[in-house]
Amino acid sequence: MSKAERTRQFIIEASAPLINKKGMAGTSLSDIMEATKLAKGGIYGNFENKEEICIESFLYLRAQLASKLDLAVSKGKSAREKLFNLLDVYGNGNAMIEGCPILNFGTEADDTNPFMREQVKKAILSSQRRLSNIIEDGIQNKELSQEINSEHFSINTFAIIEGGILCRKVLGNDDQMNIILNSIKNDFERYVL
Amino acid sequence: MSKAERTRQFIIEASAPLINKKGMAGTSLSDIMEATKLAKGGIYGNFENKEEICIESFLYLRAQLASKLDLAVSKGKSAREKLFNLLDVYGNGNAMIEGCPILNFGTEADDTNPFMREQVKKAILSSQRRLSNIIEDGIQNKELSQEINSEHFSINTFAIIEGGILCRKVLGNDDQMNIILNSIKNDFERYVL
DNA sequence: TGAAATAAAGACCGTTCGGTCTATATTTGT
DNA sequence: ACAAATATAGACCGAACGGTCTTTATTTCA
Repeated sequence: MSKAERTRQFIIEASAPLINKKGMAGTSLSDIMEATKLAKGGIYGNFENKEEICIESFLYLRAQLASKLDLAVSKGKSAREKLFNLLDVYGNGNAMIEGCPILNFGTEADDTNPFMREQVKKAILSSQRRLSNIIEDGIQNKELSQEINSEHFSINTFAIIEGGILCRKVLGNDDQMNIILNSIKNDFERYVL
Repeated sequence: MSKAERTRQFIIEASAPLINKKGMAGTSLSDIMEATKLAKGGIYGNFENKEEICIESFLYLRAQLASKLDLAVSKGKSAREKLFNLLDVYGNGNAMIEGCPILNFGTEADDTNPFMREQVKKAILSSQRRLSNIIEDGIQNKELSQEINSEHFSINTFAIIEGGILCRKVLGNDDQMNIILNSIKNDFERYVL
């Protein structure tokens, strides 16, 4: 890993939480300079422009979250355990300290930044895919009733979680999120054989 | 209504869709000048600063949406009809052209603007209250089973709708939102007596 | 270890930002 | 209709913006 590659990665890791929090438009170059303790030369030697930093920051956050979720899922031995482990990542506040990048970047990019929107779109679809894979495997293994619709379940579950994250951030507490996560679990139990 | 009051209202109505779309940080004064065809004097004669325009814009959008929803609900004769009318407002794209202000302002304000966050908080709670009122009235009128938990239902339904709006905006189509709205309806039917 | 290659600093650039203020135009109430 | 009150235009301001470029410092590899 060359010096430049290391610096580039360092800039991304230092900027990502900031951009996730303050937004792309709301984060200035001086914010990034302060967070990295680098001068402009150090930043613009490694990135074309601010937008590139934003894009790489999103991709970094998305990958971080994905690996956290994948790890949680992989630790589950049954479909039920896999799903519950996944939900617990969202329930455990410190895993999502600065909010969900899909929600944050998605709402900002939807009307203004087609490339970023496309990246968020991929992230949504792969989050839903992670959920539907759990369900489909569960059906295959005779753990779950065939009555469960994996597509609908994954869409509904993804949506309600994102809505829950919004409520948690705005309301400032976990109460509603806990109700939501428990409801998902209770609904799901109906399909466990 | 004095000239100033009319101008003030006009500025809000012209700016609100813009700010809802591009965000608070992403909307500049020149954007607002262009949208209103007013010079700075005309704008700053009626508002203290940009933030006041943002706040008023949110309150305006929230009130607009609330009255649309209240109207839809009031046209329903049963709890079931009230809820379904409400859901159809979200299903009907052109009622929510520029996206949900709660989602857009909420995600931007959560970490950066405590006053705005407080306003969004109120909007969330009153949206949930509108839902729980429908359920509680329905129970009272013996239209709905007492097994339905109005608090949980309203929290879950609000969250899944907001998540659905996010998916609609990012994915660029209504398919997932339609699945979500139908799921809400199907789940609800189980409690209709 | 020393020369060539590369990375970072920071002065500098034009532009745009949010916001002020005075001069002019428009309402308003009589 | 006119005078007093009020609202808007737009020149102006300093600060901050994103971005460039040359100079200096640091890696890198022979």
